[in-house]
Amino acid sequence: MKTGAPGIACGAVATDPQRDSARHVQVVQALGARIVGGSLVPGTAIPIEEELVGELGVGRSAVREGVKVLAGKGLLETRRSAGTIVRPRESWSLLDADVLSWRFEPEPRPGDIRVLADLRVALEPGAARVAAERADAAAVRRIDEALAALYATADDPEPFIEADLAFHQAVFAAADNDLLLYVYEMISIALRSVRQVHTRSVAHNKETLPGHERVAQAIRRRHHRKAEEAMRTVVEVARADAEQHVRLCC
Amino acid sequence: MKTGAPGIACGAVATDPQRDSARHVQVVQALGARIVGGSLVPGTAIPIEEELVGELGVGRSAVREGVKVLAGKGLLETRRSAGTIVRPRESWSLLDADVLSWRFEPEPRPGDIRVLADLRVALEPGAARVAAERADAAAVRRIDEALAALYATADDPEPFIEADLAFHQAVFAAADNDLLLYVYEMISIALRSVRQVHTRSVAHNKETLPGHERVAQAIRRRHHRKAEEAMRTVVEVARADAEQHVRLCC
DNA sequence: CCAGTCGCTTCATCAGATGAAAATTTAGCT
DNA sequence: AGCTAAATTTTCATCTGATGAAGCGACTGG
Repeated sequence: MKTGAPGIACGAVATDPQRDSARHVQVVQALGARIVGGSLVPGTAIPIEEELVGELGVGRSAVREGVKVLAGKGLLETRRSAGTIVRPRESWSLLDADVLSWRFEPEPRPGDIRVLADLRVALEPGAARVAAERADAAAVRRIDEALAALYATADDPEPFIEADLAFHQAVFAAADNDLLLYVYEMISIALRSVRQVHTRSVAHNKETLPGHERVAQAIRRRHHRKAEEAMRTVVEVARADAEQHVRLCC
Repeated sequence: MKTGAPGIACGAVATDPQRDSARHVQVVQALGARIVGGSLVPGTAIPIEEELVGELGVGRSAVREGVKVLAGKGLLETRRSAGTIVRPRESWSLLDADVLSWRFEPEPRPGDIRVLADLRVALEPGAARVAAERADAAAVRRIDEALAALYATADDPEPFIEADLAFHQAVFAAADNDLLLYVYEMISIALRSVRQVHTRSVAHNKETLPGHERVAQAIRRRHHRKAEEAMRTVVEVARADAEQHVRLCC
């Protein structure tokens, strides 16, 4: 063999030597990021296999496997002898963890922040309502624990963000609905990458505590109407904050 | 060569000679259905590559590509020299179109019908609310057209189902939020496979018309409060119907 | 009984060969 | 000259073989 393929480091993060350094994962990341980032536009063809082999420094098998993974996520479509084309945005698996990461990292567009904030407003009050209907004792306890963590971390911006995500996740978990919980897990992936929007002053964090308290209390008392209303207040405050943030810094 | 691999027909559906007959797609379908269906349980290893080659009648490349696609959907994890294991359910991309199909087809479990109904109750009122906030004139027009189609098909069970799905999709589309719309597209995949739950009497279909009418009217008038409430009524009726259906026939 | 080493299993990756289908070009005919 | 049909080229599809790497277990020596 002449192509020193194993020597090409690609400057990737290389966190886990097993999962992330796999050749086909390199291909998935490279092409996926380009497609979702917009430099490969829907309807156009990506470079042919042979070119990708040279460009990415991997073998044809790795290219094929990577392309197949992206096709499985709706991003690509291969046609024999006609090349591999980028599928229209409507075909993408928008709530796939990878697709979402490529969209919101490293820097989401202002429009995407609005999409995210609206999604929370649309989803979270209803989720809180179902949580109040379905929560069992253990689920209520986990919400209360998450609430306590929220109070405990109100002075530390970074841990507070994680505690906030954990609280909302506990609410979704209480709804006893894996699809609903999955949606929130995807939301939290996106939220983590717009954390700067959430990293407000410590005083601001403390202002959000009563709202969360009301959500937890309503679920504890199985008051679905109140749970929904309290959660709506929380996420609408978050949406207003996000809008203001976008207006100020963009 | 001796193994007449190209001759193995596998008796698949063969709808599209390009997309569905691809060897690696066979692998994805076969393994994906087994995993989501529960015959391959999380934590256990799937057969080794060589066995899958024999069992599925495809080459090793096809097996590898298929396994990579399923790994991309969070269903599998390959470890060098340790085989390929089924990942825990929490890792699955539950809102992937394929995963959802394997779960709800051919016959969803009663519990999954409840999950679906709850998801709609949690999601659709909020979506209708955001739709009322964000809908532009064109979106309102599309909702009205979908409503008209609903009235026009009230006497035909089959077209009525499609018109119903189209109406709800138009509401989600009006919210101008691609993530929200994506969730509904996945819901509609699942709903189509539980259509028997929805195929009620013609009289019952007609009873749902006023509710839909109220939703459309509230959005038209940008009355988000009313839109939410009207939609909640619609989906809670649907949930009650589904619950009753499950209780009667299961 | 424990520890270290060796070998086996199994996935990872590349390379080559053959095939098939679609797009493009070319040649021939009217 | 224009159109049609055949030939060619491009490009992905698939199988096979070879080599490598990493984990797991068995076996042996102290």
